[in-house]
Amino acid sequence: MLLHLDFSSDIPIYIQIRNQIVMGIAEGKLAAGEKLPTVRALSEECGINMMTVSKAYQLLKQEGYIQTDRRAGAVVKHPEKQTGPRPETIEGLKLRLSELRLAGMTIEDTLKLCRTLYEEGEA
Amino acid sequence: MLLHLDFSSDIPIYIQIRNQIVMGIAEGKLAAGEKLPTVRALSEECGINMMTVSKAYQLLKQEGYIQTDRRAGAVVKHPEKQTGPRPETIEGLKLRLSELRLAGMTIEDTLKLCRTLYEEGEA
DNA sequence: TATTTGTATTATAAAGTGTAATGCAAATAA
DNA sequence: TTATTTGCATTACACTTTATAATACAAATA
Repeated sequence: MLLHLDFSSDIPIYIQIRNQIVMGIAEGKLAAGEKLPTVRALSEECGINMMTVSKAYQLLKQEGYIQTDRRAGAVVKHPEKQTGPRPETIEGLKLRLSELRLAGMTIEDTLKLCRTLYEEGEA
Repeated sequence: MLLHLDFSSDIPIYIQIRNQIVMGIAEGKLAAGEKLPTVRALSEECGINMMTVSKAYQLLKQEGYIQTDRRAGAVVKHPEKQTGPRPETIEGLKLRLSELRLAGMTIEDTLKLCRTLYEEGEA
């Protein structure tokens, strides 16, 4: 579990943790059923407070990405394919596509980039 | 200039304004050279404080999306095609692609969605 | 000269973020 | 049983961020 936290970022730490775990699952670095570090272990490893990690786990649990058990700790959930993407995901994607367009990227460049990013987590 | 502000959202108002203007430019709803509403007008229209709008404009100015003039107000900048996408854009895109994957979308579904979203602003 | 523009200033309130210390209920291991 | 580990709750505190409010300023325009 290697997290890269940027303490000078605008993005709160617990959101950074949440995001990196979501990407980790999508990339297969974290397999379904795999145990996540305990909140105590991860907080010590990162040099942050226990409750900050707990906040990230609670968010991930609420969003359905992980499951927490009193004793077993936090475990990566098997994705339920029924659930479509959340509205925030679509809206966030739209924003990034807008930024890419304004940065001068064509639709073809953009799709190529998306494919590359998508496939990076399949190796 | 129709902004849809969600006052119960986690996203700060000035960020919501910033995001919607960026998407508006990308979609052509706001043409290059076009004048944006004055901070006073927009703040009254949205029922929010002047400084909140000013904050959004300052952010957009700093990111190169608009230009502000003492008297002319805020104007949409012509995008300089030289500048590639910012790291935050790539990282944000990667996160959304991860979320789509975990929501059960295939790479083909994803690319189709991207193309659709991209082309929605070309009509 | 009077008005409009973005911006600055100052003050204030509310919410969000992160830390710190402590404890609890449940499950496991001894 | 007893001890330990787990996520989680609680309480308190400090700091930052966000948003409002009122006022004012320099520059440009009418």
